[in-house]
Amino acid sequence: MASSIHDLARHLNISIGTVSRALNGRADVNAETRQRVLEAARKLNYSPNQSGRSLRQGATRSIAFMLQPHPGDQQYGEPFFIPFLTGLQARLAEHELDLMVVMGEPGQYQQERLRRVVETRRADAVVLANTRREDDRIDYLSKAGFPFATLGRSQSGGDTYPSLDIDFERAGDEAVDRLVARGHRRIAAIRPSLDLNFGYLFLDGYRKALKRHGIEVDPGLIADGFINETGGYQVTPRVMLSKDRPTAIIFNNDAMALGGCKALAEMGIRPGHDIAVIVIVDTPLCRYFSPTLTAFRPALEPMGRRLAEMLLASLPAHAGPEGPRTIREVWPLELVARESD
Amino acid sequence: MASSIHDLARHLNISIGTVSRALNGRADVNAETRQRVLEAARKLNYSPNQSGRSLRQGATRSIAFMLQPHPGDQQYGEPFFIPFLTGLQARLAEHELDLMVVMGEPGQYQQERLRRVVETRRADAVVLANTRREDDRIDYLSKAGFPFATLGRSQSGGDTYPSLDIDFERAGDEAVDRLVARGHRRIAAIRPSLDLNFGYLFLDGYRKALKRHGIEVDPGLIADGFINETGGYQVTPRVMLSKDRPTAIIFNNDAMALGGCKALAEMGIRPGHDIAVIVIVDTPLCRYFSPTLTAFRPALEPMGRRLAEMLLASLPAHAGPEGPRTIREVWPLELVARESD
DNA sequence: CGTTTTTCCGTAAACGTTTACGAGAACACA
DNA sequence: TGTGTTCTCGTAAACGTTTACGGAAAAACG
Repeated sequence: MASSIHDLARHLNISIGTVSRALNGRADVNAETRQRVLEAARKLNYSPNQSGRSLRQGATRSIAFMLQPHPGDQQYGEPFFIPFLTGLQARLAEHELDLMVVMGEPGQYQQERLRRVVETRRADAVVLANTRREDDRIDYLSKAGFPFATLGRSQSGGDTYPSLDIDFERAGDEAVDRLVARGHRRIAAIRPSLDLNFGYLFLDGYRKALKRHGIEVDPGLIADGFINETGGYQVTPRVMLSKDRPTAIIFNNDAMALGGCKALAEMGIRPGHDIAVIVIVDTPLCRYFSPTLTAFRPALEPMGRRLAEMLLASLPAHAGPEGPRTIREVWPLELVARESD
Repeated sequence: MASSIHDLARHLNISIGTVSRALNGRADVNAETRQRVLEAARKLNYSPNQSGRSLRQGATRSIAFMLQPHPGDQQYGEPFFIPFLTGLQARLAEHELDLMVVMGEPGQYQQERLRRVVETRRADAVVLANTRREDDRIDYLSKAGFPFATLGRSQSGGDTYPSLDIDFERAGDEAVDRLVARGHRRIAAIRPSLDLNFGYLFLDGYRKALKRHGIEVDPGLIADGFINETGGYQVTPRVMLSKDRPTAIIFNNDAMALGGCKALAEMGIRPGHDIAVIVIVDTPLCRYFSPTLTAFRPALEPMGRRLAEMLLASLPAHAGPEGPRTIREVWPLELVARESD
């Protein structure tokens, strides 16, 4: 069914070498010949077989994205990633690169999946998300010399790979700023308990801002929980029952915020009235919850596009004339003020 | 860096043919030899290069999923698809098949992307979503003889491909049933204006149920809109301003329901009090909206797994002993009763 | 012991490309 | 006309596998 370059060559009474050169825009082919080849290719509906190309060129022209649902993330996964993926894929597609999505089992670590992709050369590069503070995946890829980029920073692997992250530190800082400006002094912080790096960054910003305002950090107002609704539900009462009750809470995750608000409701505490709530990393849920939740929003789709660019710039095969570069960027979040604070 | 089967053979003083047969579990290889090969493979960290395999075997061992954002679907795409994808990918991974995600530009039709995948043989089969009532993609794939399966039915292509769909007809029917049982007689239906097949199925069920209850179908209570929040916002007033105002609305899409509720709010009409609202196809938003929205929920993750099975069963290379089968299934939705009706 | 069968392995072709190399023809130049 | 250059194309190797085929050695059989 599928026509090969041999069919095309036979049909034109030409060698396959010439056909290939004509199609690939090489200079050493007569203009008229090229024309004939292109026309015949269109007529016979020829497209080069990707497996053949990959084998010969040692490049698959596809990029793997590793997405791993968090443990306990039952019903609906990460609405977070779809717009990011959209942007990533759009930019990759411009370079005729395809996107392979590799998901892990929720909770199980992704190493094996990753190894398989790398060792069987299924992709030319990898994009990692949900970076941990110390991340074996990064160590492994660095050691293997396999190209990759990450959404999110990590302490692993040094500065040898492109990374794009949200400025969680600044978000934590600004959230405190805003709350202090509105008269709050007892501000709680709730973040995921996993080793996810953004939890640390957020807390750094939170602490820094408190310090700047001369407010002492109260460990009783900082709590870690499972990174889902249940986690937020379980851990929120803990900070609320501390000796000197907080008047504001910053949640470092939307799902945890929703669970937290449920806990608050059961305690008869109304966000937006009795307590201020700010969420870091907005999702559609924040907009539709009642009360609507003030949140910091990242530009996910542009970030996807940007990370694709950064990854490509680091690949010798796609880098510009100045050669491969390793770019690292941290993007700000935009505050979306709503009712909850 | 990457070791090839040649390295392995040289290291063992064996021919590459034997190595390959040993690794692939062929019978005609000595038990001890096989053992040696397997050990060496582990030691040299050998995995077969996928491009080489693909070329030789004429199969890429990857499946393409075509995901197309709806036009105007700006910020957050389809939270709908993540759990489905999770299930799909999980089952495929069990067969060592990888998942390639191909997204179209929002609004632009996917034909070219699809052609590219098919003609360059990047994938062994395709999974389609967002099936239209008449769907060129299905026509194209059928004609090309390329294996595929669909999430959602279509009128195109006959019964020649596996498909898995939600029973929108029954959901429309049950929604009416429930509302009638609660005393409603004037029930509006709002659905997307695109040629998406589920819109038709839903309306069939809606009409059937009305008929059964002896209620005449009022065209003024049926409206089509853009399949997003804005669409719901724009079109809802239209049914509300019909001569005899409805006491209930069934939305055939969650985003449209949210926009519709916004329009209702602006008219001073409170869902759950002044009007009953039911949504077909639950998403997390329905659960967090205020009031929480009664909705029909599909089992997305199991559906993803099931469609993978159905697709595999239709592929000669993966079918069981009884040969390839074309399975088609329609799955029920589960009603999640909340506050809005 | 001779013959047949089985076991095991090496050889080589094939999958569909791309590309280094070289050669013939055409052309330019003196 | 002789020599060097440019243009254009064909040849063949290479990428890393799998697998059909055949043959040598070993085993089984009479």
